[in-house]
Amino acid sequence: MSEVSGLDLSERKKKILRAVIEMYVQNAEPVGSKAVAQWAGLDVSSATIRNDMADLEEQGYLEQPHTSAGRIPSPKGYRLYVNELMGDYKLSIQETERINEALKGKMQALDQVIDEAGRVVAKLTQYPAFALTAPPERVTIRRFDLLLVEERSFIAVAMTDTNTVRNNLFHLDREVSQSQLQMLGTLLNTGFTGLSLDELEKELERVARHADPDAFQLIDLTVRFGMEVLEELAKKPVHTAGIANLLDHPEYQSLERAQPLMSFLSDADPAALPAKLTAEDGANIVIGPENVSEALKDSSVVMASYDLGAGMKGLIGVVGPTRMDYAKISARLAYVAKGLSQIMGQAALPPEHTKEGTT
Amino acid sequence: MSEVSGLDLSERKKKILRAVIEMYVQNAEPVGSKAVAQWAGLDVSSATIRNDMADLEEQGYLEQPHTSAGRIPSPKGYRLYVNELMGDYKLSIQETERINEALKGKMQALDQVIDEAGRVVAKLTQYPAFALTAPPERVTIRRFDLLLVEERSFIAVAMTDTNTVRNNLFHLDREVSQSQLQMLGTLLNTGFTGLSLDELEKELERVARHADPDAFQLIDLTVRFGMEVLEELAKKPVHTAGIANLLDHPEYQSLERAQPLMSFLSDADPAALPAKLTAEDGANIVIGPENVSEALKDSSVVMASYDLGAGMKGLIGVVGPTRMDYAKISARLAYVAKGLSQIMGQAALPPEHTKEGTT
DNA sequence: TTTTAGCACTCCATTTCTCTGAGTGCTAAA
DNA sequence: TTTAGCACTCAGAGAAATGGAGTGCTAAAA
Repeated sequence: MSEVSGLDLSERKKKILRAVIEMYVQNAEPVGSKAVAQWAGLDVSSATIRNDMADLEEQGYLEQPHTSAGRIPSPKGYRLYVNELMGDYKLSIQETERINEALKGKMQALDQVIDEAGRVVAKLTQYPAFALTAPPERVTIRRFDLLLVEERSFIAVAMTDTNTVRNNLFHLDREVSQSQLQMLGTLLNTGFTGLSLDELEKELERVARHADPDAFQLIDLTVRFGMEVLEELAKKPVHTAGIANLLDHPEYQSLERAQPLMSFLSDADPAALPAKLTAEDGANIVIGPENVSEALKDSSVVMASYDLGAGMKGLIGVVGPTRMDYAKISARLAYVAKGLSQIMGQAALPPEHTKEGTT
Repeated sequence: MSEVSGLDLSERKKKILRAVIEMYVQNAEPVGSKAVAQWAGLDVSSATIRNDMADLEEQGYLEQPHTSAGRIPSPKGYRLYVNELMGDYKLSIQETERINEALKGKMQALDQVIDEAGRVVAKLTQYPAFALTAPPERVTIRRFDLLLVEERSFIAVAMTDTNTVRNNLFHLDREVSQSQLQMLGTLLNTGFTGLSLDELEKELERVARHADPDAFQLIDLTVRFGMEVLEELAKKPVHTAGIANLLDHPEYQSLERAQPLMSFLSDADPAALPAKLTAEDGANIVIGPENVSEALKDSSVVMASYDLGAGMKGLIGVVGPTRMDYAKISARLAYVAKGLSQIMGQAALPPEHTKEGTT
């Protein structure tokens, strides 16, 4: 259904379709021929419009809720609109400023950035938002550090080749010395860096056989921590924000409609939602039945991807009724995505003393 | 309204009140005298019950939605029930196992634990859950570490006296050496540890005046990072989960009721919600109008606090209609809280090689 | 004095009915 | 090909009718 070309439509019909969509987006009420006739740029009578609208319905671009009502756009209609008819929405200065303001000073830990991005978008669009990251195929630990805290405890720091840094405090049942830790650090950095999860496991087994048990305990703890870090990066939880926003829109006034979608968004985990995660840059629109997931069949998803640097990609998007102001929403999303790319990319590639948020 | 004593009530009236509450909790429908009469342990006719119920209403324990309907409990009635009438709810083995299962292996970064705890509780109770931490009054940085990554970048690690460890990767526009970092580390650990936020700011200013500019740049970066960590710990964001659960309950079928509460929970920030954060252990129940916040005036909050060790406390709770199975919910909450205390306390106090999750 | 049966009464919830008006499709003229 | 005119359709709002659960009161029974 994505290959909708409006070649079989006269200019006037396209104008009518666009008018219907834009009016319907505004008012959420079926649009009648008379209303369209008064739309700017159309100097024909309502009767003419009626004929054209009947044609548009026959061709599947419009639908009629019931016999004596106006028309509403079908998913196919929206698709044509999005592909060909929709004008570029220009963000106002206020809007860009508001977005910049919201993003500023928010680059803390990566997770929090993702989360925060979702929140910003939810507030900005008044729709529920989601955000997730797409990790690169193969992440490895680039480097380990061990810091002595007290005789019986130390901090392990692991840094991945995506520049994520994690740490963990360990308590031991016996004492260790600074020099011991230093030695182990060297060992870890020569033997356990640049390896994938399974490789780490294997290497750990190999070392277990011919290593001093005391030393191995520390190695084991640290390497397993490193493995956890890799695991955590590998899975990509979906963050959601502003679920309650859904209720602000008339299509979700009835609970039967709102509830399944809300539950779906709450149980966000399944990355099963936006099939095309590695979508190209710019905004991407999935309309109603185009969605794979059953729960989204009569809602739309607008999303934009951004670059986290170091081979990681991220995706933010919103979910709403098929009746959405696609132009405005996608413009805003794209702007936020661009902002995030800049912020995060800047931090990942070593420029001037910038901070990179990875706690 | 919290000082409700049932001294002025006969045993039978208490039984009736209890019956009304428990039936109402089950069915969400006003309870009539006939239904109460059939309740176990009451061998009187419905007429007698009617008289007693009229008395109970006069005394404010029951309410009548309209003249010819049954009775529902008033907040005062619930209060008496919770204080005196409610039996202990025994968790079944399945329930405890389910909770243990859910908590197991979930102790990662502190934030994530909080978040996860909320999710677990939301799933467990079918109500929206919230979770937050109460930091101790004064947290300071106990120690700094600086790790050289490449010539132009280094990692700063800060550890607080609550055993939280954070780190940050910095990129510089010039080179630094291992020995330089080492020197700075010593300087930081002597001059900038054990200080509160303002003290750090002041000390920073003081040092700025008579320090080498190049060195000061590094000090500034690191100390400001430390300050961010303290700030982050000081504010206590409220995590929420399962907001959509609200819609499963009949009292929130009408959007006018559901929406304000959902928005309130979404904008979770105001710790303004549960006034008594430092609540004693065990579960704590706030019924309807007892709530300070306007949005909660006709909902109830059940919460339990847990111990994070190292002077930090946490709070988890659920929000639901005043018609809640307080016995069951509070038992479950208390159990989860106890579990969390164990897990977290264990990690914070230095026992045998346990891991403490703070990334 | 307390409990019970009986009965008239109240009032909400639900269903049924009617009415209205926006919007359509069709036909015939321009 | 476009337009005016007209009969027709149908959802939605309101009014009226119906049913029934539950009450309060009174008078008898325990």
